[in-house]
Amino acid sequence: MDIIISNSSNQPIFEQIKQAIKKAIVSNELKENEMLPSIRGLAQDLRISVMTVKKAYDELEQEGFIKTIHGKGSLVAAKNIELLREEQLKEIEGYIDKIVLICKSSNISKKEVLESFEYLWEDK
Amino acid sequence: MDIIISNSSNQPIFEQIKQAIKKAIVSNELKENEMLPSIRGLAQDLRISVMTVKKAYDELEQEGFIKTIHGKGSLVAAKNIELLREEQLKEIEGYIDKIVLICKSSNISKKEVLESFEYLWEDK
DNA sequence: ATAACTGTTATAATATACATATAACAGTTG
DNA sequence: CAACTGTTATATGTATATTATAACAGTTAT
Repeated sequence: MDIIISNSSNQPIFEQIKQAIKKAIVSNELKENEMLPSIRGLAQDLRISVMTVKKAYDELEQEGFIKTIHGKGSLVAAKNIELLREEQLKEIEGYIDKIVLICKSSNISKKEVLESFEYLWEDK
Repeated sequence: MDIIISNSSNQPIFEQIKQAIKKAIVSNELKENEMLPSIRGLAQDLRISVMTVKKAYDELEQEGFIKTIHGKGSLVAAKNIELLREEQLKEIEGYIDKIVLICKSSNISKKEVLESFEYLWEDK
């Protein structure tokens, strides 16, 4: 798994790590029960503090993405696929909501948004 | 104009003020050349420091939304409609980008997003 | 000119979040 | 026991956000 972090990002480092791992899990690049890099190992690779990685892992565990076992390491949690999907749909709806608000308040047409969506969809 | 701020928000107070005023300007609730609440007045109303309001106003001026005149107060800038529109389209594209990323990483179909969009569009 | 509004600037103090380094402690495995 | 794991505590540094205070400066109406 490749994790790339940036000091100059507006996102804190622990947050960048969280997102990279979440993404890897959701995209199935990291599979159920697969071991994650050890806290100490990842810290060394990224040349950051152990505590920063631990914070990321702790929050990922709290959110149900991974499990950590003292002395052994961390692994991808048996995930509730439905729950993950729901979470993501909710996130998407949140963004759509914001888009619609902007459009309505300043007469941006549905057509414009849809075109932009088509374009960005094909782009990735 | 109603501005509501929250201490417990993840957003800093000055940012909340900026967004509230931007929104009011974009939606034409605050019209061109209309006076904004005075820095001191708003600070008193919201029971926050003058400096916090000033920071919000300073950045709004930097971004071209308002003009401030020493001794007189602040007013909504004669807005460059094109520029505002561009900014909003950019913001929308940012959201679409995030949506597409989520979809691609976990096989959520274009159709699902479009349906959600249609629904939320009609809803508002 | 003065009073009562405006914004400006500078300073100091406090709080919080993020990140670091270090060290000691504890579980697992070969 | 050695060499990996994670855990906890402590201290430190830095940046950002926010506050309070005070002195300064422009505008306007009386």
